[in-house]
Amino acid sequence: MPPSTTRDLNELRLRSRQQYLEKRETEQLALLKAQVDEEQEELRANPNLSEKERAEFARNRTTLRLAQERLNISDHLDGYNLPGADSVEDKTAVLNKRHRDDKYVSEFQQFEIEQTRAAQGWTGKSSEQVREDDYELVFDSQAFDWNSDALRRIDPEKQQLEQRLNAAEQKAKSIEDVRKSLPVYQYRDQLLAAIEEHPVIVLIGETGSGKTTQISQFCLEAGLNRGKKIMVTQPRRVAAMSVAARVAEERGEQLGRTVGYRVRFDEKISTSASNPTMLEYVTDGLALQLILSSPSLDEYGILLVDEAHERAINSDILLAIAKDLVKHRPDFKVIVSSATVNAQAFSSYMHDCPIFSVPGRSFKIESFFSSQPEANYLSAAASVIFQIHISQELPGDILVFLTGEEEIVSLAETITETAKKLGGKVPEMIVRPLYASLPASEQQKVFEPTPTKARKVILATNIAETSLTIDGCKYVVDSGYSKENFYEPKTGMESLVVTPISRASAQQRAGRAGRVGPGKCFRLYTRWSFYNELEAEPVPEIQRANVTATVLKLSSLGIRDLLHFDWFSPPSTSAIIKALEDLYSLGALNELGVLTTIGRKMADIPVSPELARVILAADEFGCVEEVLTIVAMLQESGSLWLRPRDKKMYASAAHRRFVSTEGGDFLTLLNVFNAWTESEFDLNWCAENYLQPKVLNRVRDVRDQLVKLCDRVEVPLSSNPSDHVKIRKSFCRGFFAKAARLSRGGDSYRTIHGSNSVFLHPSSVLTEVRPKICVYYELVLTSKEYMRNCFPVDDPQWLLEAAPHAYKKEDLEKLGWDKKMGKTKG
DNA sequence: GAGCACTGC
Repeated sequence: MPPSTTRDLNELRLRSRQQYLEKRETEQLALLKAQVDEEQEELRANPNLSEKERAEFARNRTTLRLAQERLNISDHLDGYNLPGADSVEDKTAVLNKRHRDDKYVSEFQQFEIEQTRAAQGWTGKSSEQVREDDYELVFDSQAFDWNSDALRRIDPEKQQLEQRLNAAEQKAKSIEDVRKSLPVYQYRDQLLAAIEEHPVIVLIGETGSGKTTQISQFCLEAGLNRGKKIMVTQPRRVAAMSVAARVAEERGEQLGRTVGYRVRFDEKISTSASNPTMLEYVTDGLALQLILSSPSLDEYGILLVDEAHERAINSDILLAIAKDLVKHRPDFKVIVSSATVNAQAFSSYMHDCPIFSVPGRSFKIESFFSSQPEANYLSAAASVIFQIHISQELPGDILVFLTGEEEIVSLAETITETAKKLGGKVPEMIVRPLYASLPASEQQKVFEPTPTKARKVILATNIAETSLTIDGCKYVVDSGYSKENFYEPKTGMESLVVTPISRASAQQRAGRAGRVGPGKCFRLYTRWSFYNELEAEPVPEIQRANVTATVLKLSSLGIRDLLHFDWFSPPSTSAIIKALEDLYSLGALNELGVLTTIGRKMADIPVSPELARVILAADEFGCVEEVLTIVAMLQESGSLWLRPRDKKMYASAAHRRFVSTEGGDFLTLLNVFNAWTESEFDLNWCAENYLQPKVLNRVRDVRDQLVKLCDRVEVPLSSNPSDHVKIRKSFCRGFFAKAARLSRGGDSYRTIHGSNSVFLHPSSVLTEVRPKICVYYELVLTSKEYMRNCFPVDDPQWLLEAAPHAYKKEDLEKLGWDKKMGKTKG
């Protein structure tokens, strides 16, 4: 739990109350009004009220006021404080004025002056201190007119020549021009000299600087790689593939010759001796796996870690390894590429290497803040959306950042209704939700072009922050929150908490308004909160996530003292110790903390250490095929089940066909996969059964890969589809520590280790059966502590057999196990 | 009674 628990809880309490209001407005409003009246009475009558109570009462009053105003939303009574606007009438006037204002239009040209200034600034920042100016500058000074003639550097002679060239050559030429027009091009020679001189450099450049596509090409063209390959890592598959394609095109080559990519399940590279791929775009996860088998990366001369500012575990670990590698390989070059202004931390970590700054080329984005804190950002968002819709010219879509599916669906309903009420008085509004668990076909609708007389409003989670880019958004509305995953090593519980975003994320979100032209960002929080309450950067993933797999990977590289490992941002000591303990009890490390044969094999299998251990154990039980399917399904099961709101009953009925109460969710997943296989991977079958074909296809890919890997870790395939007990016993070998027993009341469970109170997830097939003991795949804290994906343990002896070192006989006897009770099932 | 986002030879 983050330290600010009490504040968060208050926050959550307040907000959950407000969401409730959204749903049953009238009824709840009456109740709240009664409560507030009562509290006001109490406030008058009782002088001894505590500060806390007074604050609580005040909050309720505010809630009531906002809720009442919310009802009048079509009158646009509350909402944004725009500069120079005190009343509603003023606001509308200001909003209308803004896009007619001469000054506003001229800002378009104003960039050029500023750009000239920015282009001369080839500076390394030396201060970590946050100054307001830094943030204002991110957009203001580097804003750029994409179509500016100044940038194109049109040479009349060259232009004439171009006209005589044929179509293909013209294309090649224009690509060359575009390359030369990129801000990074002006620094080509200086950059190359610096890379030549220093083993490591940090490169900062905002969106549109061309760093991702150009730097690696510069190195290749200049021969800095000295005959070795260049590896560029990307955090996402699509990025690795599309950037590689783009670079190949710029070079007028086919993808997979000199330039190629490697991602899981797919690669386009040439290994021919005469013309091998020299420039490889690779996902950072795959890069790590490559290092496991070739720790000194001998084939590579240059490693470019892109998007390092995102601070994903994989890129953090890559930096740690690269940092060490340059000490042993004088011919090895590392370039750390980041979008943040705050590059000093990267430089200090990477042997105080020099920092390069390349100006970006995004459009001007104006940011507005709330004048006072919004008690309910959903109603504030609705209000702002309509203010924009009514006052701002078309075209210009709106992108709204919210925290999750539930919020998105409820706001979509609210604004669709309000738009209907407004009818013909305003232009048509097309509302599109966007979140990861939304079926692909629905997600695709976000990209449909907006009709000329309409406005698209996209309600998105932070999927739209980095993963998906939607062009045509001129306005961003930022709630200031997102859901973040925190892992608590002591209990092994993950929690998905609504957390305030960081300033860096806020800038990233705002930037989404300036992809095709100047834009505006409306922040549903105050300027003061932005500078004083938001953290500068998000907490690095490695400090939020389960690090067991990472510790295993590092151990497999021969790194022994992980507590004193040179982490970029160290995980907590307790997190590292817990990971080491878990790896020891899984048999991956011995008493001295040294990798065992089993551990070596586990590191080679790209699944969590527990699942890897299960695969190895399945060999002894003779059910490898079944276990591989379940392992692949468990990893992907999150978005497997489709439950459209209007067809919930049908979906549930369809899903019930696969249920195995004896084998729990694990065997249910096996049934789904086998049935899909029998249907010959039929799309219609997926639709009929309300399952995501995208997920099942991925499961098949993962499973196929695991089958191949089994050969390498010397696990022969075996199958025993009818013996569910053996399958479950295999899983006990990896998940013995994740067991819970039914409480006396029969309502909740208690974990056997730690005795924490936990509940079966409502989606579990075991909710009706409630076995005495069950093993769970994961523990998540959402509205309750839920065990997600469970299977029953018929006899506690299974746990003792699976981990004699982790359980004592007495412990299990203490469970009060009664053989007779154990046999009563379902 | 209910799920942010990525990734893996």
